[in-house]
Amino acid sequence: MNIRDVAQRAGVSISTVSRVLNDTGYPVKPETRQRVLEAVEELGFRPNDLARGLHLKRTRTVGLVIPDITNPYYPELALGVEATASGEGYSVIFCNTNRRAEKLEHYVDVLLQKRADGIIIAGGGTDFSPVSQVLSDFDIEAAVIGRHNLPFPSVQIDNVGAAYEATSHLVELGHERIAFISGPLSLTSVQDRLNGYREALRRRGIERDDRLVREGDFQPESGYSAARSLLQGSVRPTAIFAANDRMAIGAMAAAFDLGMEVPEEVSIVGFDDITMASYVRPALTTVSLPGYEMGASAMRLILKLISGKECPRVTWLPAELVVRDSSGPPPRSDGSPIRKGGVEDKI
Amino acid sequence: MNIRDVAQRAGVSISTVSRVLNDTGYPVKPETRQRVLEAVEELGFRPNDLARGLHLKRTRTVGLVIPDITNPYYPELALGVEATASGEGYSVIFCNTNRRAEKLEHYVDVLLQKRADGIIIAGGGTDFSPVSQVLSDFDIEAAVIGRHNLPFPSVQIDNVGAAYEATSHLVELGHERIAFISGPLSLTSVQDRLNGYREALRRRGIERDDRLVREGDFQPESGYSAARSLLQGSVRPTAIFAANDRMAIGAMAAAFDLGMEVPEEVSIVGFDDITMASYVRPALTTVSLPGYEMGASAMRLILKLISGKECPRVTWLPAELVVRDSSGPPPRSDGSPIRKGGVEDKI
DNA sequence: AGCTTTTCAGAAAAGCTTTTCTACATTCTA
DNA sequence: TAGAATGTAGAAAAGCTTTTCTGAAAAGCT
Repeated sequence: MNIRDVAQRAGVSISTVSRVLNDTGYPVKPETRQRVLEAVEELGFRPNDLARGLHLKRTRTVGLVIPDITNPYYPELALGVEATASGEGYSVIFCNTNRRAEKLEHYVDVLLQKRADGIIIAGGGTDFSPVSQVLSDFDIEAAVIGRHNLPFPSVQIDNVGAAYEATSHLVELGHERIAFISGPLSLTSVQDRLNGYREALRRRGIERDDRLVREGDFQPESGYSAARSLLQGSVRPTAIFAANDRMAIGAMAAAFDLGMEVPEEVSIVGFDDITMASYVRPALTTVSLPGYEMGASAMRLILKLISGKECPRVTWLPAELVVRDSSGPPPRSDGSPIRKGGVEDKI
Repeated sequence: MNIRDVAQRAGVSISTVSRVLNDTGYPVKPETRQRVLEAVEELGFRPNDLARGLHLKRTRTVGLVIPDITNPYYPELALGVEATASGEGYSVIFCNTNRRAEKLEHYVDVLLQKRADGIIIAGGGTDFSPVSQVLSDFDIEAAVIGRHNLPFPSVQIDNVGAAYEATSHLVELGHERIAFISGPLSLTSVQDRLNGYREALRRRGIERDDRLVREGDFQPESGYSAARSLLQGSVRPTAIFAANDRMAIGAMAAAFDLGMEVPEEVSIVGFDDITMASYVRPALTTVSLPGYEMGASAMRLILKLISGKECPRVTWLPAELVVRDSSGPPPRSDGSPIRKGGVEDKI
């Protein structure tokens, strides 16, 4: 079942069928066109994209490389990529790396072999240098999300600023012992968040205490155990800022399990603003990231690059602190919590 | 940069390069092989999968069709598909439908044109008949997840049984007014869960009250508003069973916002066992689905079909009720809650 | 040494599409 | 009416790989 069968059935040549299907070349005579269309319909012909791509040297396919689709921030992003890709007739190949360098390299090879037109790399953490060399050598456009210092256009949020703001929010509430649960420190985005946190403390004249910094892995369990150990430790923090919402929610669970009230006894702030952040109780104060939009922007970047247009080296997208109920003033120095009054009191 | 360049550089013929690369045909003499491999290395040659697929008539590509990647149950499933696919050298094209029939049809066309070897359709809800006709007409293997009554092998869990079990759990705790927040009723899986719920009530001699059944859309917001209206309604339930965890967590938030204790005043049970179900407080009692395994099984099914092996029409996977802290006995008839004692009391 | 068998390599076709170039009708112009 | 211009169609090449078939060289046998 190929274009030849269609041509035969319509009593025209292969070229004519192709011209009808692609609306290319000179305009085909209406009745001929009609015959072709009918033949296509009757035979249920689907042009072979392999042969097409082979000839045209583009496949309308992009790869989306993601560290961990299980982290609810990434599906959002993937959706942004998929929606704008499919809106432009592109398909996306889903590549999950589990933050393993070899899986990244594997997928780069795969995408190169499949002659993908573009590749979007989200997150990161793994060493990029070998990969970026390869990508530059081949005819494939690349964009990265959430990473800078790379030879590709990127979509970014201001991690330093956002972490600074979140930390400042806590300082302004009166907190002085503010813990930070980071993600994997190998990630530049995590380093940036850590720097923002430290900078906020420094500017407010709060002495840095590295016993209050723990390295997590973005999984809720790591937030849980870090918070548990912080809250039972010798320098008990009155607030915890976690580098993502899943760890923050883990931290909330730890506080709960230790019988501590949030935010009366510990404030907790997250990062990402995943859907669940709004539905957890108390609702999580967090930094809201435009996940969908980041994916969509990256895909738009790729589309531009493919069509040979200029495109900005860095696209900055806004992150915004959204204050909900998990952050409040610290307990008084005697340790007694300041209770909130108002609408959310028990009936 | 193609196989011809490699052949030239290695001083051999194209055929020999192909044989070396694919380990096919007769064994190539070691030194010739060495020369070819060196040439490949030096030139950074990547065989063109389009040309390959064109000839071989298989692409080592499968499509994964998902209703809503934003629902945390699906990333799990996608991961299962991706991991087993990539383990066998397959790539997966990510297709998000938003439960729209036309997007499903669009993606089927795309996959057909790309000559994907297989297609995995998860969830569903949209009418399948046009699509299943097309799929049978073409040379593509198909498997479905979470749907039966379809002319393709499927991976299933026993939705009726699982909902029955969850409801029974609540009945056994002493609940009689048990509400059900469903997903979209067009989904067979949702109908099954509803039937399981009803069957459990029937068997226990509890009269069915359809005022306690609300149709949600699997989003937390719908769980929140359904629960809110139920808990403020005239026939206030003592327990709520939601058709997925996101709605259950929404329901928990509603209870909290109404100043009601979970589980002392309302028990809440979910479905899916997403990661957050364990970290929400109180931890959510829910039906645990093997999301990853369902994805992996479906992919294995496809692999079997591709290699021409027989494969079971239906693969049943176990769902299991996991009882956590969001379900307990109903409040006494005077309305006063039964409080739990023990480890979770405040320090 | 002369023959058969084995080992290894290359030529060429096939797989399906797009596109350029050639060619035939038809219509218009002088 | 002869010729040019225009409109429409087909033939064929190119894009890259796999695989079959043919063939040459090396090895084995009597």
